[in-house]
Amino acid sequence: MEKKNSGTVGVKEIARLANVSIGTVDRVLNNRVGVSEKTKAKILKIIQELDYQPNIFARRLASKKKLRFATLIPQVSDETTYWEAPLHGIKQAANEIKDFGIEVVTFFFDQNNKESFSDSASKIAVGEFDGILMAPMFEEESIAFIELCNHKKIPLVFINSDIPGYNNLCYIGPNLYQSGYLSAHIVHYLSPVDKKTLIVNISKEIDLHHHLLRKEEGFRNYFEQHGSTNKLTKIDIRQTDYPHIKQKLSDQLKQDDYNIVFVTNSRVATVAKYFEEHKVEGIKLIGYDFLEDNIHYLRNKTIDFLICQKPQEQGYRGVMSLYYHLVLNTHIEKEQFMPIDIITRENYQYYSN
Amino acid sequence: MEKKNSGTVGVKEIARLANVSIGTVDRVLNNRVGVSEKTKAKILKIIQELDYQPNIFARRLASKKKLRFATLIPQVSDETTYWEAPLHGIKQAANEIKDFGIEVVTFFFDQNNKESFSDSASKIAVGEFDGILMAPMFEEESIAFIELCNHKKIPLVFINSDIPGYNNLCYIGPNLYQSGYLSAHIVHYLSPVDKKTLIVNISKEIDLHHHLLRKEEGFRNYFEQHGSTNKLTKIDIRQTDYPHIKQKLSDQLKQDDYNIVFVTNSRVATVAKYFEEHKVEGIKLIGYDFLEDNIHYLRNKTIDFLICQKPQEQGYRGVMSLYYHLVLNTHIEKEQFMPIDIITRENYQYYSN
DNA sequence: AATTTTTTCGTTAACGTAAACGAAAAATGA
DNA sequence: TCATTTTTCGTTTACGTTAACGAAAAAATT
Repeated sequence: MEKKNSGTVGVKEIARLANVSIGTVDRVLNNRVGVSEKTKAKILKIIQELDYQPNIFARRLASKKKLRFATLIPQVSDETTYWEAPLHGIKQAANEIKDFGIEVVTFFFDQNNKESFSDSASKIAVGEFDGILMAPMFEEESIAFIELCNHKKIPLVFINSDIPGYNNLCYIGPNLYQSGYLSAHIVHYLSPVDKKTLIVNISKEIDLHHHLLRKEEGFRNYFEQHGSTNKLTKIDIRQTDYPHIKQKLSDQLKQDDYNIVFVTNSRVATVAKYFEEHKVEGIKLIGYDFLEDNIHYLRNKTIDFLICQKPQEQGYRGVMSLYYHLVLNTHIEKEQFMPIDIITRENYQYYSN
Repeated sequence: MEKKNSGTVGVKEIARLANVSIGTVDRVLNNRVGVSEKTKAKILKIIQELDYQPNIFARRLASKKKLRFATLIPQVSDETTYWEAPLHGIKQAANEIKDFGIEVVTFFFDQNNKESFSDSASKIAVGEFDGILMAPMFEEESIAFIELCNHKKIPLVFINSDIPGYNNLCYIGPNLYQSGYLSAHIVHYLSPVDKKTLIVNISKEIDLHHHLLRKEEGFRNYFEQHGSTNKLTKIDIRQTDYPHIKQKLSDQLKQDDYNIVFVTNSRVATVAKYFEEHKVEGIKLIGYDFLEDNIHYLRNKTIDFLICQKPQEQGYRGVMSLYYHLVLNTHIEKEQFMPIDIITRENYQYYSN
């Protein structure tokens, strides 16, 4: 007794109700030109009333439209394998949407070389892409590129770090301040009163330094806000090779009896290596990122906690956001903060990046 | 100069190469009857060589095949809102795959009533479903139903708790032992030596008690394995109403000066309520699950840590597993353990269930 | 050998949308 | 007014697969 049950309202039905042809309906659906305001309004009204949802399969089958996305992230290096994860996420997303006629082309740059960033950026610029995902590590160079894209009206998503005010689609990544703040709370749990904490910053000058500073700020603010009696010391290490780090650590650890060491990035494994070699014990060690080296030291109890922010998902969601925006034109959340995951040797096996 | 570039090999091309009609090709693709071994082999060979991938859009557009999944989980009750999350995940998955011609029908039961479970199960049994997701809380009743399904060759997935040896597709849920073990480690961090910990078990007799016991086992084993000097006490509370719990807690807390209270399930909010009302301070409180009440007490610092195991994702992945198995016939991992997430008041805002 | 049954296969019309093409209608210009 | 341009719209084919229908070929039965 029902009407055509399986809620199959299509262009045909709409056309019938509006007394027009499916061609006209198609025109307003894809808002192309060539239909009078009057009939357009009429059709739109019917579409509204019917809550018409186009059949994505028929649409994809009939359409020969192709989109091309570009991604620009650091290449994986000996220095850090961090960027493997976002790349993996990007590829996963690319694979999922390739059937929808979307091609994803990956570009890379060297984290220690601003020029390599600009080079890749200009390659993308001439590549006629419909959407771009990037890790805007170098502020100046990024902004130049961003403005170019804005001018060409190409949607842009940032992952891993933000340049506030400049992203035009969304930012997907950590809330750095908050993750430092969380680390401080853990530290506080570990040593409620009168303990000595060392903050270790390992990064070359060229790295986006504010990245680490934001974490440190969150970390320090926790202690201030909680009137902690802990004593904070900070050390900056500007070379990333082991001998250098070893020397610096050695000097520093002589100066005081620290209870806790907080490393502001993924280089915590290097500190762990030092601890192991020099049989440093009784110092709790906290750092960042789910990397093979780090997990190794987490397992053998040198590292106590790792903070991790789903790097793979950042890549995945970044690409998918472009897709949602350009194909499905869904609303995209401007700031998508990743969860702040706490990894210990009891739960790392189950962690999904 | 290329051949038809966009790698569009379809049935038509295959048919041409094999000197048959597309109808015949379609028959071997969907391995239907009515094609001789010889031509079948010939076509299969060509399909292999071309690495033919059917166009899922055209397939879906032309096919009128429908599948029906049933889900059977506890209803959300005043007692606990835990099951909202898995249900939400189920609905999310249902929404994603409904365009592929799959209908998901949800059934519920009362956690305190075994009969309600059996009732719903028999409704499902007569409902001609192609796949079933369930939370097998009552062992005996579940097994009866499972055997029925096995006989009918209906794929079955379990979420939240397992009945080892009985699932026929997969189990998706927590590793209970490990999550108890992790909790113990946190406790250990909080109070390295000579502290007193109270384990609180709140659940009616009828609940799947082994659920909680597994956690407790993990918890205790940690302490044993690490030769902890902590003292463990346990209390079982068999009624879930506040007055009763209040009384029990009150009695217990008089007996000793506990440093830490570990609640083995989501009822930790009730304990927190007691703490707040009676101005209990200085006792660290750890419990389970990302529920509104719990978050409330996490925020106001009554609860210190919540362990959470992505209940929503359990529902989501459960349904998707059925889909992957039946539609795409992908390989499905037999045991899919959820991450063990540590939630504090610094990261709960970013937690995604 | 003629007939019937069974097996094997080809043809064709959907599925819902996109988009090219050209016809009709309206607007503009002289 | 008539010719020309512009706007609006209808018709039709195509996308790759499914599946119903029935024809042809092969096998089995008389």
